[in-house]
Amino acid sequence: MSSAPRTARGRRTRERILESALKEFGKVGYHDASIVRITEGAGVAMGTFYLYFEGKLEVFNELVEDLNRRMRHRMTQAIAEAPDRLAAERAGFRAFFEFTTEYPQLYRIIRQAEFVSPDAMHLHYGRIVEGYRRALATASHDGEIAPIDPEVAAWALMGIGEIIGMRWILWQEKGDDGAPPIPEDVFEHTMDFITRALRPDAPVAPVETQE
Amino acid sequence: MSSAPRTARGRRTRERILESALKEFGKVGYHDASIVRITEGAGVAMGTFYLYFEGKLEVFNELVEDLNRRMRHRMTQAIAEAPDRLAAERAGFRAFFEFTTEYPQLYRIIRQAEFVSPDAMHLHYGRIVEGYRRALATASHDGEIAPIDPEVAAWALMGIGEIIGMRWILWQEKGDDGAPPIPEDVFEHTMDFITRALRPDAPVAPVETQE
DNA sequence: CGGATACCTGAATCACTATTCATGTTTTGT
DNA sequence: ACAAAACATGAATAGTGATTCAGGTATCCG
Repeated sequence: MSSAPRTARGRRTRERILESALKEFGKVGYHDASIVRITEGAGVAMGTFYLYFEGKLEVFNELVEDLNRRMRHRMTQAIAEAPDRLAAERAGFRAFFEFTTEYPQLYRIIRQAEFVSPDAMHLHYGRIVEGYRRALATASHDGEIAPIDPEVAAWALMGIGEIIGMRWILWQEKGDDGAPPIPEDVFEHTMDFITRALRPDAPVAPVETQE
Repeated sequence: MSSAPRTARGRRTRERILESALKEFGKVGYHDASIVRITEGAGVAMGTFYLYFEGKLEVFNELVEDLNRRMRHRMTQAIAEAPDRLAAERAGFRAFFEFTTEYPQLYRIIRQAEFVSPDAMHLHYGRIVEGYRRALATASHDGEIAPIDPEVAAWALMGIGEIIGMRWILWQEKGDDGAPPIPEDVFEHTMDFITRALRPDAPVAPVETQE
């Protein structure tokens, strides 16, 4: 029976296990991840794992939820100051790519979730889309972006971010210097694509443009 | 030691195993797929599997390559008659969604490939992008679409198709009637998004409205 | 028929690892 | 100091499932 830690020591231990599990899952995937290796990485014995977690799946789910929360927080922060929706998209994508560079594990873990934990997967995408759709709907209504369907657009934009991140961040890890961020020109091309999709239609005003 | 079948009987048996493996992988994923169940589904004994395949991974790779080829073939066929790039995109996406409806396994299998067989994954995306990029580059050069970066655009479009397919085809399977295709309005919204991203810039006519 | 070739069988082997639990160790409160 | 409470240990258990192999069966040919 697993239970929550009752003291600071316990909390630290639980935290170390979680950290180690993140690394392990990110490195070898859910199925090949072994509890022994996770606990070794955390510097504890196997049994300790079961003091704080029901099993492998529970850690997995907790990691998804945790990373998802952190990611959305990052993006919300990054967007906060943006003057308009297109600026928000730029800031948001930048933050997303940065987060992916920092935690490539989230991406890897989510891809696995298809079979490991469909619930975790739905939760992940669902939470992101929820806010995204609302923001796009508002911007669309206000004329800041084109009159597109916000739900479809939210998914499309998410798909773009995911695959560009996969190609230029995850497939890159050349083990060279510290973190390999996305190439600047790729970022600009991506934003160009997105801007074209979102920007309002050019006003068909024969003479005057409206504000 | 596995080897190729030498007679028609052998070829049929190998084919049945492959078919059964596709179903099994698509249903429970690579790791939980069991050779016994695959062979049972094919109506042969376990040993027969190893007559034609080195092991689990080899079937997996062969399935990826096979489905990838079929998918590209379908799309190529669908696009053939298109008068311009935007029409080609429409036909291509329709074909892609149809294929995904018919073989949801491809999607599921590719998502797993991250850890199971990175090579298979790279091959899959690489082959698709290769042709796509070339087509976009030509269209862009000819002014049929906007002057975008064809490589980034190819990946972005692929990402859109993948995630929209996931959301509205794979997450739908309500087990209702035959095949649940993508809702027509979602398809139109998707094409709208793509069209906005790709269409050439409107000429900056100072006085006249453009057609 | 005889025997060569291709195909097929499935119990036995082998390697792996998640989870349990009986037993220590450390910390905390008084 | 001393007993709870909390935390930690890791050998043993138990279940899994991929792969092998010693022996069949089907088919064809001269």
